[in-house]
Amino acid sequence: MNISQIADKTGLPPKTIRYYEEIGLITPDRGANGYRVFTDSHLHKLAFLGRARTLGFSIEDCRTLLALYEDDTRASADVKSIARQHLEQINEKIAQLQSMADTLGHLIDCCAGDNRPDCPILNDLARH
Amino acid sequence: MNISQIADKTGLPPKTIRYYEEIGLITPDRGANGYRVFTDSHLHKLAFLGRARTLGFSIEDCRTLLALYEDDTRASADVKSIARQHLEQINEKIAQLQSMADTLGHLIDCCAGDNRPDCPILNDLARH
DNA sequence: GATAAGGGTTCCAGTGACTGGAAGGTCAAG
DNA sequence: CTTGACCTTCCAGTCACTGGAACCCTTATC
Repeated sequence: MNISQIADKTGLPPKTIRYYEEIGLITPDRGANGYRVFTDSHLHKLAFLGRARTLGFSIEDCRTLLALYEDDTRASADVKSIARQHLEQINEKIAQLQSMADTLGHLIDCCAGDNRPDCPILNDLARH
Repeated sequence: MNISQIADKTGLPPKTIRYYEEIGLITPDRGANGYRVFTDSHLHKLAFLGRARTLGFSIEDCRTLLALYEDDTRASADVKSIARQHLEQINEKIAQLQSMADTLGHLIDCCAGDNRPDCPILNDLARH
């Protein structure tokens, strides 16, 4: 497969696939013309990466997960541990964003949103 | 005030304050020795910026908000509109993260987390 | 055989919002 | 006079791509 074909199958942009090669996540073969040649194994790995990235895992987490994926003797505890840490980070991020949203929502409710200059949102930003 | 004093008062690191000057958010004076000199006006602006960044506004939003803050003839509707858009983005982000967290939480629950290689998390990543 | 469209390649620069570090000037205390 | 804590600028790195330029390869058509 050429890069655009595997890009279609995985949903990843060609640029991203080249980037993943550059950082050593995959190592496609090369044809006589210098084009990258992808096998089903590359397809699986890229799909794996795409899914892991969709779930918000960092590239370094993906690298580790991919190594575990390829290791038949892995312990599922290792995978679970990474996933748990990641979930914790996501939940922290959600809590932060929710706190922002609450504050912002309150300020928006308080703001008339008309032609006059008086604005509780700016007042809040200035007061703290 | 010198930079470390205003850094203490605003809670912003000196590096960040220099960066804000570089991108034109503030323009501190300069002493004869070349040191930055900050006034109360700069203090207010930096505090304003710090608060706005805490609420997750982008630098460009902050630039606009700061301009509105300084404009006595502003319409509060302009501020409210920016805040609303920002809130919408935050809520979208929360929804995305929550979806990730749900999926991940489910996978974690399904994973034994022991010494065996069988792992529903990796299975899921590979299947999609 | 020329040409044009549509692949592919590499390399460099930019994103956002800082942050770290090096190299060097300035200031106050002892 | 020296020490240590400031301050300055400038350059590079972060993360995960993304855009664009310049150039090569393949296939189809005239």
